[in-house]
Amino acid sequence: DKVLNNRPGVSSEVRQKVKNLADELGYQPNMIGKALASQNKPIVIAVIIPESDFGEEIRRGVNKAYETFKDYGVEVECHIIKDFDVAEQKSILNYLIDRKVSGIALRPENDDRIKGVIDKAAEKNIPVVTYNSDIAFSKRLCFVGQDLVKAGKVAGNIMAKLLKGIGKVAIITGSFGLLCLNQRLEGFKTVIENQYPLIHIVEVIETKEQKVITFEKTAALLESIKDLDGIYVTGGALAEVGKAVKFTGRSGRVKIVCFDFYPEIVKLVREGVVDFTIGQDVFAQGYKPVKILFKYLFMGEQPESEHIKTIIDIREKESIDI
Amino acid sequence: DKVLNNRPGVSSEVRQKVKNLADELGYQPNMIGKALASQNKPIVIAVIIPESDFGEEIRRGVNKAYETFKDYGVEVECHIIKDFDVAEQKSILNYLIDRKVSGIALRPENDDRIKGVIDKAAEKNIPVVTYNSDIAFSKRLCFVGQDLVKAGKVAGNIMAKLLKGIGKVAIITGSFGLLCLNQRLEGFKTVIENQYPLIHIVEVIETKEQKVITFEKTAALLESIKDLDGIYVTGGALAEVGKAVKFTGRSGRVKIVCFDFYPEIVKLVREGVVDFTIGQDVFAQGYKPVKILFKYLFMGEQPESEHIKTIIDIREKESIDI
DNA sequence: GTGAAAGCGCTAACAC
DNA sequence: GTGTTAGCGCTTTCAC
Repeated sequence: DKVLNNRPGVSSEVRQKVKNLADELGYQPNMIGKALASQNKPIVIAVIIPESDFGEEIRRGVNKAYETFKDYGVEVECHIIKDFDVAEQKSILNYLIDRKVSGIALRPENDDRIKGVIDKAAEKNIPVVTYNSDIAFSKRLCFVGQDLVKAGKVAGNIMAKLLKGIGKVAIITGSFGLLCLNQRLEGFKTVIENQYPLIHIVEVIETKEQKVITFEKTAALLESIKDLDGIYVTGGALAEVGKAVKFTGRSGRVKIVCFDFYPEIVKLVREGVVDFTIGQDVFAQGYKPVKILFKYLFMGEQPESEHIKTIIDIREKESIDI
Repeated sequence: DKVLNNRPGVSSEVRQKVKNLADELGYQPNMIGKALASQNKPIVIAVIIPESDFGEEIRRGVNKAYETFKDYGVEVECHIIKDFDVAEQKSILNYLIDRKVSGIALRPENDDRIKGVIDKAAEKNIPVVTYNSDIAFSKRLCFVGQDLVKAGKVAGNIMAKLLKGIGKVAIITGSFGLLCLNQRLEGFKTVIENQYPLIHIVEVIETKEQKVITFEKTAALLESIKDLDGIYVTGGALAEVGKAVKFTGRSGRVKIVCFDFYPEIVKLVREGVVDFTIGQDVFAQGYKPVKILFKYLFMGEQPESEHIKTIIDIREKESIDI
């Protein structure tokens, strides 16, 4: 045991001999035995979940992972916190580090203060996995989430096909402050500008994810550009965009491509107001961080890559509710 | 133990008492303990794989499942057989039943002889899971595969959007004898006929999945219908369709929607000849049957449903190689 | 029908 | 530094 697990207390001579023998015999450690023996000192994985649209789906993924691994003696605790609140996120991280939990999963605010605490955890050998949104240059173990730039490119290509390569499109985005929305925007623009010279991006509107602003700006847009062919929405307040399009009688005429499967979006896809929406497998963003942390902590397995990509899940009317 | 596992050798009085106590204490069996104790008599799962395009991907899924569950004492054996050969499939099934393997996964030929052997296995308590293609009214435990009619509907809706709801489309299908292709055809027609009155299906061509026939019939089609707007391919010899479209200089002008991610298809998507292709997660069709059989045999867990659906994975140029 | 014990592969603790 | 042992939760076997 001391040899195989690199524990101290053996002479290097014996160590080598045991190693050779193990190799010869093709020894493979059995995780089940290990699991049984270490059930008394469980692994504690803490998941920090912002109170937001996708929180429930994250929880479902986390719970599934818990069900899958609980027999190994894993404990999982969810901490629900306010969204966009750096101070609260930082304080709960510190609390978890002080309590010496085994590992942490969170959707980090993209802020240096959070980066600092993540690095502190890493130094104390508490692995941190980020999900849904990443934080640059931190010492997190890995990130589980969509390739957002790529997803934006996919949206761009789909929009172009809907328009048969020609027309006017507007972009509606929630906030220029959110990395993920900016990446979706960037990918879209890249494809349109480089591959579809006859499609013109006529306007980029920021809604601050507020309903009233969204409705009014969308309505004004439709009013001012009578021959608008498409609207690309990176995120936020989709219901209001839909309302404005229906209100002006342009539904079907104006193509809409957006993201995620929130109930309001599913409804608009069913009605034919939204043509395509692109999902990111939020469930997996709850499930995989727990799984990765478990494998890392229990079997010492490194994640497959630094960015575990969740799928780019294109849906339309016929596949929206499967 | 005798009570909890419904084994004989206990008086019904004691049985009841133990049950009550177990309930009271909230007893939950621990699968890890069970696994450790039963490592000496392993579960043997046999997977029958037809030698075909998707065989390699199925194997990858099967191997992954093996890696995941081997510590529980599961053994997995793959049997590669000729495709479309009912006699060989039947004989290997009989061989596996005689050897009393624990469970079997296969892609069945849709034939009564195969159905008969599957039912025989079921009677001998050897669970059978079908994958990729189902066999009607048999006693298989469950089927893992795409909802093919739905996938056809998705293809129909996408084609309609590419055509902005108006135009002429042709359908190219491998064989009228294959259930899966017919289902993809049916779904497509349903959507077009019911929802898009201005789209006309001008022709349905059968290629027998043969290269020469495919190329010639496609070329003739393009020759005779100069204003053809779209081609929908349910399966088979896609490379030849692409060749004919490129050969007649109509690539881009004629929209193409098809299935799966075979290398020739990926290439055509990259070139912009194929607009959309729809995947069915073949990897999961290898992984899940093994997982389901393991859970059924080891923990007595029933599959979640009789038809475990694999995703309808829409891809285009930007997402074809992620 | 009932109760006790060995052993699956591993970890942790302890005697030497 | 080295070697032994109890025990994790379960199944199987065997004595009573």
